[in-house]
Formats: sequence, C-alpha cells, structure tokens
Amino acid sequence: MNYSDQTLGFFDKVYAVVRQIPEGRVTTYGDIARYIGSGGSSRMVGWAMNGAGRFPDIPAHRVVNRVGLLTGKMHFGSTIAMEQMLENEGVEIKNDKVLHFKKHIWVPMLELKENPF
DNA sequence: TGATTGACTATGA
DNA sequence: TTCATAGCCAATC
Repeated sequence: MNYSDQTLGFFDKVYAVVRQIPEGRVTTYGDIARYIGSGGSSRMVGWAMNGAGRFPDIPAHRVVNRVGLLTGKMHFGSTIAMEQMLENEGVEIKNDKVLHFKKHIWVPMLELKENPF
C-alpha cells in the first residue's frame, strides 16, 4: 500500500498500524502515536480506537496503555471481552493487566522499520 | 464558534 | 513510591 501522509487521516493511519499487530502481541497508544508521527498525541489513538469498534478488522483489543493495562476494556461491550480475546491469542491477563508485557509488546517503530505511509 | 472531553504519557513534587 | 499536573489535538457538545 503506498500511503501518503496527505491522503490518510490520523484515524486511518492508526487503523493501518493496528491492523498489522500480529496475533498474540500487543502495543501501546503512545507507540502508535509516535510511529504515525503525532508525537505524544496518544490520546488521539485512544479516540481513534473509539471509532475502531465499527471496523471488524481492527484488533483494538491488542492496544493497551504503556504499562499493559487494559484501560479500554469497558468499550468492548463486556468488561471481560477484551481479556478473553487476548487470552485466546495466548496473552495472559491478570488484574486487567498483560502479564509478561515486555514479551508481548509489539512496537511498530521496530517491527515496521520501513514506514509504509 | 468556543469549551470540553478522552481507550494517554511524561515529568516533577 | 505515589500523587498531581501539564501537554497532546481531533471529535463532540
């Protein structure tokens, strides 16, 4: 996909990155924000996720906050839906938090060295 | 049109 | 270490 910064909006960039998160891996709002060039606008990533629920191909459950806390689980209909999905992919959850977070963390800036946008 | 909000993060006390 | 505060900026009210 030959995306251009101009043609894709913030949300679309976020979605493009989230879609590339491999199964069983997670990433953070801040990492996504930084990767798409929005610096510290991690809140916008969260806002984008708010609208991501309308897209079935956006694995929003693989996006957690910087310490691996499932801060957005309340937006999945059920409070346990998010961790259920993650555990189903091999990510252990305890107390709404990702266990072995550093092992599961997926940083787009490292994994997607070549910026596709 | 302007103020408020938010699935965040970094920093300082 | 824990708590409070200040930036972030698009969408909503």
